[in-house]
Amino acid sequence: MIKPLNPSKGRPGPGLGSGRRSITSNDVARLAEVSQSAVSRSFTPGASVAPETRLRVLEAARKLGYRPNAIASTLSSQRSRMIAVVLSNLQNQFYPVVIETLSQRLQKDGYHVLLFITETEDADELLLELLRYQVDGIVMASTQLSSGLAQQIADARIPVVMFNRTSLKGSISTVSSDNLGGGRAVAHFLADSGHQRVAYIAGAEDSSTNQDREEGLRAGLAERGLRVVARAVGNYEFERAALATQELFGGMLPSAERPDALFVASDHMAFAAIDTLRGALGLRVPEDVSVVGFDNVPQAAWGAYRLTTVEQSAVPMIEATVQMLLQQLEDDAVTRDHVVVPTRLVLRSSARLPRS
Amino acid sequence: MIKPLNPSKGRPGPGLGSGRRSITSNDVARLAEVSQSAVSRSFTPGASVAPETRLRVLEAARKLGYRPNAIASTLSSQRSRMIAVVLSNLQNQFYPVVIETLSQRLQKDGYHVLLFITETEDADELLLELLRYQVDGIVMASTQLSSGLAQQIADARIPVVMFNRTSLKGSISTVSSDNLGGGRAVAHFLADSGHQRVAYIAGAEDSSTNQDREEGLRAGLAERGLRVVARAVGNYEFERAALATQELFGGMLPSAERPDALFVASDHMAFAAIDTLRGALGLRVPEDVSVVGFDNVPQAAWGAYRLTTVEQSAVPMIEATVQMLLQQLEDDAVTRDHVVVPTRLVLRSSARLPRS
DNA sequence: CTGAAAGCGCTTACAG
DNA sequence: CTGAAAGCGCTTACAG
Repeated sequence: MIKPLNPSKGRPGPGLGSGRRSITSNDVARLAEVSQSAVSRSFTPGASVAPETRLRVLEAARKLGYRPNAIASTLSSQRSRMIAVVLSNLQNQFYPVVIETLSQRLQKDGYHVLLFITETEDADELLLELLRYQVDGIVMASTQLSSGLAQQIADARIPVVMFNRTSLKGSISTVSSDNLGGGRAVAHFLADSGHQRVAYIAGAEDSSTNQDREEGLRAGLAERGLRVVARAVGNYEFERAALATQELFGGMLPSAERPDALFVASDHMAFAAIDTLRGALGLRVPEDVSVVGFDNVPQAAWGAYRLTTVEQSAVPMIEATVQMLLQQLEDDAVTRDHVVVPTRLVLRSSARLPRS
Repeated sequence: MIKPLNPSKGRPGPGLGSGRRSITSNDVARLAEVSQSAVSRSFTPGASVAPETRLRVLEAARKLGYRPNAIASTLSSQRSRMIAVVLSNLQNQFYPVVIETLSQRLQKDGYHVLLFITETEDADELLLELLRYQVDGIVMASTQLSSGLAQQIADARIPVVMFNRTSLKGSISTVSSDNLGGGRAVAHFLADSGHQRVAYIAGAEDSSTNQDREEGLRAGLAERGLRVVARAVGNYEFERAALATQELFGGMLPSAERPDALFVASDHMAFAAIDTLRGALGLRVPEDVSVVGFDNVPQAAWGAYRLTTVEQSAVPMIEATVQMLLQQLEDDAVTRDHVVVPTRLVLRSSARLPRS
């Protein structure tokens, strides 16, 4: 079936407008009796216009309800003032906080967020789609990027920051928290508060966050003469973490063999672990098992969990991300930098404390 | 300090390119030995091109790594394939689910989400900014819109859907769940399971969701010869809800005067209420007080809460939203419709059950 | 400081 | 089915 091209949308006669046609800088120019260039300049901070000209233009614009068309502006200036944010895993409460903070922060500088959610590992196709929109920069949060595409984007001189991932370190800028230090702090804390048998529930095996947190844990335990006695994979998912907990604590172990502490690679999974320990397994937290998480999401403070966890501070991480992005945009250059934001242990009541 | 206009960015010589310059349809046309129009048509589904021409073009495009510039396309076609989504209140877990589902659903139809987060009540300024980006449609979730601006947007023929809000009913399309029916179902359930003294924690007083949920509750209770015995405002915020709970249950009431059931206008606030009841107030849930929420967010199923709540189904709500939007985009017409998605009570263990 | 004009990279009637 | 050309609404050297 061939649809005829919509005949009602023929060019509107000059000045009249057909309803859909919107107000352009030409309309404003006509009313203000200046050139179209003058109108454009009046809306460009720092452009060379006489103050009174600008006033006249702004007044005319106000009368007509004119706002510069950002698409046309992007096409001619090659700057969209849009930043693409790619992420997955919104179930983890850390990310809503990130989106919220990041988008408000960017709005403050006049940038807008074009958001892409992907559940698939491979964000390449999505990224290519993004690039069609002339985004000025890209933030990859909890998402992987193939090194081939990373190179392609760098060649196109588009700044990219990997947020909370460091996999392509070296070729792309990264911002992460001190996952290694955080894991180690947990190890020291658990050892110092008398725990002997520490188990670990891993996030996604191939994620740098998981690798660093686990490495930190192992290193820290080794420094105290301990090691990880059991391990299962939760893949950063709630359900998988519940299963992992069953795996580690099921099978009716005599309490002497049962882990007395559990470090979980994210708070989100730690909630599942606590629910499972208390529910199906009938264990007390922290009397029978201490549980420590990572992230310090808002729910970690909730009364039902009171989770001891490693704080990963969204605000400084985002500030670093935005700084790196804006810097590169300003210099019109793509640089590489790696920022590691410190973490700190937040003590609540899901883990036993040292006797001190 | 006057920055000289960047001299390194002069027009690149034809064919050569300065590194930043990207591949255009002209480059592809040259390689494929066709006109630029033919290239454009080859990328337009349903356009009139000979199959072999299209093949030749696509092959050339592949060789060059060409992708049509979406900004240029928007400017000439007046369609951006971007939908603006405006929301606040990401702390409430209902919204991450909504963003995730909505953006994946729209991506499936080739649309992209331009996301705006606002914590301020007045989204007007933000909306005007959005309109500069030529978005094809707007979804307002948990956000208000002045009726003046609503009219202005309608005049510009941009489809808008209010998601989970019905305030401007009549002038704008809305999608909401059956808040009234949900509130009433809660009332009947509480009455039928022997509760006598029902208290209510309200969300934002001026929100239609809160008004409808409360009205449903009151109507349903009245039908059973009961009424709301106490009420406090939580404003859909966690902390305020904790305070509201203190307000309702603090002051050491004799148990005969204390409410024996609490309906909370959102799950997010219900978690705060349960924490407060169990913690600071030392009451048991549901033995001393039954608690019922609204939304059925993922956490409502968590072991620590096992919250009885009204399910508000994100998927059908989003499907309805997208249908309405796409319909209007296709017809190039702005219409008004009001969809109400049914709710259902999900029984868990935060509220006592009828003895049946 | 100002205006005329070219250009950004597409889409789309129009005339073969 | 195809190409030449106008147009979308801006920005920005260029020449006063």
